[in-house]
Amino acid sequence: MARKPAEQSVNRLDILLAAANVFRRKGYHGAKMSDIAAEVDLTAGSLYHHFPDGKQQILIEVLNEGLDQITAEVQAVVDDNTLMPDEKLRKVIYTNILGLTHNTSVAAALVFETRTILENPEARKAYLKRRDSFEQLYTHIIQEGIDAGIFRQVDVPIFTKTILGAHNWVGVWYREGGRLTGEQIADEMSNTFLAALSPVQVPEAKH
Amino acid sequence: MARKPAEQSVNRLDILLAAANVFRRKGYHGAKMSDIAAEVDLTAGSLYHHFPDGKQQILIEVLNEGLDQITAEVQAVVDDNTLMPDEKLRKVIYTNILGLTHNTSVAAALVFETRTILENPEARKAYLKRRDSFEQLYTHIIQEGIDAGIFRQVDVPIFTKTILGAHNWVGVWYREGGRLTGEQIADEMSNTFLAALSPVQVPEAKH
DNA sequence: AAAATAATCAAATCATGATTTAATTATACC
DNA sequence: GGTATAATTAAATCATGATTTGATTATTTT
Repeated sequence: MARKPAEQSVNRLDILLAAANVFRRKGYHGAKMSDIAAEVDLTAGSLYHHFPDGKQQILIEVLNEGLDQITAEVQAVVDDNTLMPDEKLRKVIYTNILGLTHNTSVAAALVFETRTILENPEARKAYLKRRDSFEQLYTHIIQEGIDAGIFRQVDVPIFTKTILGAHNWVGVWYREGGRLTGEQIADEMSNTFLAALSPVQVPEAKH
Repeated sequence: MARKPAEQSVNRLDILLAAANVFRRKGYHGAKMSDIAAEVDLTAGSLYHHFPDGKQQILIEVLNEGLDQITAEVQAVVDDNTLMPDEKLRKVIYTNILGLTHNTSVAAALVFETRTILENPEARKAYLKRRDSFEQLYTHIIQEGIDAGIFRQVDVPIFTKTILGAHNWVGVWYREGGRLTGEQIADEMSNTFLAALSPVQVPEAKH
């Protein structure tokens, strides 16, 4: 019969967080199991009690947790039908960036370590599917706005990747206690992208 | 007395390019010296003839070469005084993105492997200085445009990082033979950022 | 064609770090 | 209190991969 886990012992989530921190500092390959273990006052071997499948499994779960979390938050905004596309996009950007700045370790893992997980064929497929869904949240809003005539005609996939690239990068350079808060950064960036979608005439390139 | 290097033997640049390719596929830590060597038909040991300081030195040179190259190209545009700030920014974005799409391996290294080099105290300082200079090229143009009144007031550092984040990300997702050419992507993205800088009124956020 | 140096290789080293194993200790359940 | 299971550890394994070493082969220079 199942029994309740001990109260004071480390749990999986603690370890995932610890791992994300170490990954951020040293990268996945540079992170020793003993580094992760030390972060939660364990020895390397003990980690295998919680994650029998070892190091890679830990990374996979860090990324899945992180992506699911941010997806859920963004999804909630998307589902709010009281918002117009422009308000929705602003709020989504805001939510996404705050999510990143509030958990920079996981954010960095999502940027830097995704490639590692992709080398694992099983994990790869599932992960890419998740990531596509996330990207879809953005493309939908943008397309909606274009269809409604409140955004100018842009190439939706490229515009989406432009936003996401800018976001991802925030997770890399943002430091707590810097010149601007996460909120201010989110404001500034949502202004930028909404201005970029403003349906006024844009002088065309001639090269 | 110095003698000319043998004609047919591999040279340092070949190796750097090969290394960048392997780094792109497997990441720095995942790349074996033997992988890099195989790419140029050598054995692992032979690489030490060309790079006595070993693997990390190879990475450092890949990044330095890559950054210097792209910096030089962008600098050339910045130095062209016949261009107005908006034209200049458009051209800089264009140049930068084409640089990335034309050498995706190095581009990916610049995004993913910079962290590795930063752990090396000596390389760190020099590299950060270079990277700052590069960023300055963008901030200067943007500030110029604002001062000239043809760009709206944005937070220049954030806007710069927004552009650079979007650019970096191109190096990650771009694939030769995809739906759009590098030129089309560059066009689309420069339209985006110029629109974002257009000095029309932007509806303010209220949260 | 010698002599000198460059380029390369195959086979050691050497270090590191993930994972396994065999206990040991702690906690929950009855 | 006693037993089953969870949590943890210390000490092996085991594998991998960077680097070194001591030849061997190529190329250049004179």
